[in-house]
Amino acid sequence: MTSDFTTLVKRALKRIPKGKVATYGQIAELAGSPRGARQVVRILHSSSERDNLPWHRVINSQGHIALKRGQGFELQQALLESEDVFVEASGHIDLKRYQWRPRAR
DNA sequence: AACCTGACTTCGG
DNA sequence: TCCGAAGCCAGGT
Repeated sequence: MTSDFTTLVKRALKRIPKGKVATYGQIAELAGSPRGARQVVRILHSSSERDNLPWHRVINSQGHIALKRGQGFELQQALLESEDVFVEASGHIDLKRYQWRPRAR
């Protein structure tokens, strides 16, 4: 079956509900590799458009948008707010309120 | 096959 | 609390 890390990451990403966010590490963990956060980044770069992945719902463990101003930050912020996720001017997002808590299944 | 790189994470000073 | 260094792992060169 298709259970390689990359596939699992894509699946995890697609499970993130609208209006919620997840951290890179969280996605990696769901895909079975707790330390694979960097791979998640790689996958987003290589397949976010092709596979329609909700890349904007992924932020770093600090609860911040990982992109820099002028390099996607504004776009991600806009996409999130269009889903009713409040993003502070600093790029911080309240994880307590918006982090996706997937249920084990 | 070795080496480099990255939208990360964690730990120590 | 802030900053830098080290650890991590898969895909591209």
